[in-house]
Amino acid sequence: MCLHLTVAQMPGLWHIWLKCARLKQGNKYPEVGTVGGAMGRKPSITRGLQSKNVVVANTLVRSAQSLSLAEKRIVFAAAAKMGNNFGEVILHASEYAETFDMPVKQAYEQLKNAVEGMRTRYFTLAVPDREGVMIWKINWLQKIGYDDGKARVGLRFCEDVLPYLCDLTKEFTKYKLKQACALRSVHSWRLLELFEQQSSGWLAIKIEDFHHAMESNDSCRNNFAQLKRKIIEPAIKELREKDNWLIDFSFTKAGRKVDLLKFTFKKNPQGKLF
DNA sequence: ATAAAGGTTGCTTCTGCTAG
DNA sequence: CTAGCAGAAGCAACCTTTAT
Repeated sequence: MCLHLTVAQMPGLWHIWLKCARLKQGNKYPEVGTVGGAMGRKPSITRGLQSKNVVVANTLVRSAQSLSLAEKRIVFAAAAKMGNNFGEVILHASEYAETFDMPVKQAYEQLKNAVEGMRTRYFTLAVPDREGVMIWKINWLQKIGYDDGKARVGLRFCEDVLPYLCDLTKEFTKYKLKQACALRSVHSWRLLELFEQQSSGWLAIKIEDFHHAMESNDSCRNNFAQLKRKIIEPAIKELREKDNWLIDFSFTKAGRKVDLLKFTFKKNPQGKLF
């Protein structure tokens, strides 16, 4: 349910926090962060969110996020909509339905349930100091709201989460939300994020880091076959089929145990493009 | 309600290591 | 060099959970 990060794993963290703090001091946080919607005016909700960019900190990409697929959709749809305007984000069921291709009624139920569930979600940050290591538990959301009449939900991220979701440094992974829309597995989405983080077209990752990033269960951690069958192969299959990636996967061993996972990947220029 | 994905378990096969 | 051991990986069947 939670993750542990150390400052050593997060170069630039303090830099990000300082930047965020400076912005906050300068009152750059708008009162309401809904994009394209002045107060009282009917917001533009007909085009969905698919053209929006998702921008997330690399540290977050490499970390466990403790989110279900629906919750992840909401976090990244909201982050995409929020951009650099920290504040409340309003998500309409209609735009969510269009973005993730589902009926509006179902979209609103999913939005409401997931937002409600996320009230108690948190991740854990391990921060070393002079006396030892402080474990900080950080909630994703500061507050939530919903409007049954207009089929919309509102949310505001906690301040400590904002540095990971906003384009404050170069240490960020950026991808079109539309790329992730068709994915039905949270593992596919996370693998996509790991790929988008690399500009080289290949990724070599320690098996332990991969487990951490994918939040593998004990069965997958103890059994590489399970990891391959339940996480790696389905994720590759889905990215190949739905997002036109050309992916090669291999691994190296230390003794008998798998030690390093290697992926080479590129977008198929022949395939359909979003 | 249903299909798909995820999880568990038990058995078999493979392979690195070591003693003879 | 070879045989045996032990641990890791592969596989299949079945059950549970989740998304649609």
